[in-house]
Formats: sequence, structure tokens, C-alpha cells
Amino acid sequence: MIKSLLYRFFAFPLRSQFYETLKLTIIYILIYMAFNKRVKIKALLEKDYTDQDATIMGWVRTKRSNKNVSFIAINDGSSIKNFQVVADPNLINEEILKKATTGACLKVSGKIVTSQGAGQQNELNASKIEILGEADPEKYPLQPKKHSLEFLREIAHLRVRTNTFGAVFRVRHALAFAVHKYFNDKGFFYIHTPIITASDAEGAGETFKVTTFDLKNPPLTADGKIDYKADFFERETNLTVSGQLEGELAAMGLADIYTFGPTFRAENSNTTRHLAEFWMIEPEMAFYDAEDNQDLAEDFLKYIISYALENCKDDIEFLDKRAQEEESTKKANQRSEMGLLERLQFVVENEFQRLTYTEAIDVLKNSNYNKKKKFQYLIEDWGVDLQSEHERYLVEKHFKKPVILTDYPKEIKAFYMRQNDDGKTVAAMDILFPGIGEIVGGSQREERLDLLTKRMEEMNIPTEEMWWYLDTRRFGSTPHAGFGLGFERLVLFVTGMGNIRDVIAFPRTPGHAEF
RNA sequence: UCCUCCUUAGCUCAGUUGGUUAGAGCACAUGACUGUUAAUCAUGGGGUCCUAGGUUCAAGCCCUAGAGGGGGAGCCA
Repeated sequence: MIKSLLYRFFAFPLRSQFYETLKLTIIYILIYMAFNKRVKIKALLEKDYTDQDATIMGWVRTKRSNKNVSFIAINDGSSIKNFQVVADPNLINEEILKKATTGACLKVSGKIVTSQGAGQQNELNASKIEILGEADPEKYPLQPKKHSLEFLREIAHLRVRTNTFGAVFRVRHALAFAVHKYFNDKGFFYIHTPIITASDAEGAGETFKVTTFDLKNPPLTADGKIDYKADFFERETNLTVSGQLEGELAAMGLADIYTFGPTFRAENSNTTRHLAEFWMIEPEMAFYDAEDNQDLAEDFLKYIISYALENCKDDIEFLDKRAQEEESTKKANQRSEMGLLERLQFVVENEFQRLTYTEAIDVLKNSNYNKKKKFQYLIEDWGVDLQSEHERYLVEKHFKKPVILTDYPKEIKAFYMRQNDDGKTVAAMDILFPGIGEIVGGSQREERLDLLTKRMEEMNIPTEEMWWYLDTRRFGSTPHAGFGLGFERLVLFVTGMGNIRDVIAFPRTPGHAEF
């Protein structure tokens, strides 16, 4: 229909002078639009545009000039790779070239030609350069050189313009997308659990309070306490520390669900693997037992890592090289045995090591580290919580691969975990990864109302406030399981970065909420 | 929160047992160069040595306190 209209419009000369003029104008506009249509650099690198006109827009990374020619490396974020613009000072105004400094944003139109230089296949011969936004080179803090991650953290609003952070955030996106794809393909439903909750009984640490009160002058009850009944929600509320409990409710009807949302912990943790605001993925599955849960977690991790390896090849190769350079500055005994790419490949191709807490204690007890007292905390008795030095020994020294630890003593785990028949342990699982420690924590849930209620009472969890949670055990209860995966820890592992603050665009940690 | 290390030019870092005018590379400016690859070469500008106090004839360097940052521990994802 449209095709035939266009055909008639352009193919048959019309008598009217007006239509002739209109036709020419439209043809001109179409050519202009085609010529000016922005092409992403990723597309220029993937398809053959040789001898075609193109327009690119992006930020200047470096400019190299001599009397006869300027080379401008442009990056538009679509790829880690820059595209080289060649500017002839006879064609491009000197003032424009002068303003095309590192950090400036440019629109460049011209012809894509085969490069005469060695560093790239094609380049753009500029016929027109437009400065979209200048960047005063005296003040612009990013230079075409290596900056420290600590310095870049202070300019988090600009660091997305660097190779490293561009790569990190493209990989982060791929991983996030893969999470949804994996669960969707498996028939899971994405549930949005609340960010504001009234329950602080989830047993996951300090919370951020949510209130509309004037903090200097909150309404008080007769006995002088803060009167939360007068607050917006008519009760004490805080930011969520986990979507798990609500996730369980949803799984008791939709069977297989997952959550992927922001999570908050107000703990004063100053480490390379904790954030006050982070993103957590929490699948919850009805009819799954502990082993089904482990199988799913392992398969899921392998899938999303493979997805990133396949879809972010350039970025991960860059990060691999970066990590190698970083490693070479470390002392020999602190270097990891595998490079980033190798490590990712290894995780995808090998089975995770599964063992119980009890077996792990045996391994640690008999280890040379324990005998030679190399551990700061020596392993003596069954029942102690494992320190991170022990976890690291198991993963990095003993098994040298991801480890799934199961069946922990009930005393050191949460109230909702299913009690094993031995009366001592619960059906918990932690997945430990080299370098980052615990990446997944999960369990089969206690589905038996009597046992759950008893355990809650033992651990001083208010059963009355949690009536809605216990209702799932009262009505149509069934074995079910789930786990939580810290998204940033995963990104940390896949990108090979060392600090969790460098894998989220605008990190929130104690004392830091800028940007 | 605890332990530990660090803070010198816009950035990355030297700076000797305390000694007189604090250096380098990159960045920036100017110039040179017929195609560069974080281009190269030459010249130049650029400093509250984190802050406050103290010791000393003399402090970037030593002492005390504070601030900021890194790493480790705990908590955990």
C-alpha cells in the first residue's frame, strides 16, 4: 500500500509545478536524513560500511595531529572500541578542530573508507564536524592515560566515559538481561516485592528507617515513645533487606518466581564486597528440595556467565588484560593462578564441588593450614561458623573451584531453613566463589508449621506479626526452596574487578551518597 | 566498628641519616613534523608537601590529634 503510493509519487511526473517542487524537496530531505542518520560505532565495526556515507556521534578519547591531518578517536559507548575520524584541516575549520579535545562530544559526518593506518580496518573521512559539547582541556579531569580506580570513584559522574567502566557496565547489563532471559525461558515469573516493609524480622541485619516524621519533633505516645501509629503507614517501616519472605508467598501460587530488585543494609561494612544499596536476585520455587535448589543455582550461574562470555567478548577481553596488568603489580604469592577469561571458562565448564558443612570441617581440621596454625581461627569443634579465611582455603587452595556448602548447624542459620532429620543441621546452602567468597545463600524452607513455629519461638521471632508468612504453612503448604544472589558480587566475579564500588554506577556505602 | 597502610603539581608517583631554590612522566600551552595509534620531538607555565598543634638553629621527612582514602577482619549477598 505505502510502497505503491511511493512508487506513484516518485515514478510519474506530475504536471503541477507545485508537486514537482515538493517532490524535489522530499527527495532532498530523504537524502539529507539518510546522510545524517546516526550510526552506532558497534554497527560500523560489525557490518561493512566501506564507501558509504555515515554520521557518528560520540566523545573524543584522543586527538593526534600534524600539519596535514588530525586523527580523532571517538567512542560512543556502544563498544569498547573507538572509531577513528580523519580530519583534513583544509576541509574542517581550524576552530572546530581546536575544540575537539579529549572529552568533547562531536557529531561527525563523512565517508567510511578503508584505513591507511594499521590500527583499524575502516575509518571516517570527515566532511563535517559539529561540536555538540565542549570540554575545557584545562578542567576536564579524564586524560588519555590510566587513572586509579580510587580517583575515578571520586568522579563517578564521569567515569562511565572510561574504557574500564564502559566495559563493566556493558557486562553488567548483559548479566542483568541474562538473568531475566534464563528465568523467563524456564517459566519463572518476575515478582516485584515491596521496597518498603514493616517486617524487620527477616533476620538480615540493620535496616534503614522509612518515615515522614519531622525527626526533630516526632509525635509521641502517652509514655513518651515515638508514635508510629501517627506515621504514614501507621506502623514502623524500613527499606527491605530481602524480598525472600514475600517471594515465598508468591511461589505458593505461581510455583516458580524470582525477584530482582534493590536491597538495603544499614550495616557499617567497609569492605570490597559490601554495599548499603545493592541488587539481589531471589528465586523461590515450590516443589523444590535442597538438591533441586543447588542444581538450579549452579545451572543458573553457568548460564549467565556463559551469556556474558558470548555477548561481551571484547569487553571481557579488555578486562582480562586489565586484570593481568593489575596482577603483575602484585607480589608473586598473592597472584591468582588463573586469568579472568580462564577463570570464567573454568567455572562454566566444571562441576561445582558440593559438600556438607560437616565434611568441610573435616577437610579444614586435617588441613596443613590448621595443623601448622596458619589460620587465625583454628578449627577445633563442629558447630563453629566458618571465617572467610576458611572459605577461601576451601575454594582457592583445596578444591580450586566453586564450592557449594550444605547442611549447616541450625544455630548459625536463619529460622526459616528446613530442619534436617539429624536434629542438628538445616538444609542450607552457600555457594562460594574464588576471590569474592559467598555469592549465593539459600536453603530449602521449613514447610512444616509446627517445626517452623517452634523454631521461631526459640529464636524470638514474633509469630503474631508474621501471621501471613505462617499462613502459607497453614494452607496448602509444600516443600519449597530458594536462594539469594548478590548481583554486584556476580558482576565483580565476571569483570574481575576488585572492589564492589566499581561495578555499580553510583555506589552507596557508609558516608557516601553523592551523585 | 576494629586492625593496618597511605595522603607531595590536574593525574600517577620519586624525594637519602631532618639541611638551604621540592623533582619526573603524563596532562595543558606554544612550536616542529606528509597517516597517527595513550603519536613523537623541543620549549614553557603549573606546588596550602591533607589540616591543626608540637619538637628542632632548621620539618615534605620526627611526635600528637583530626580529616580523607586503600587493604584486611566482623556482619552478609
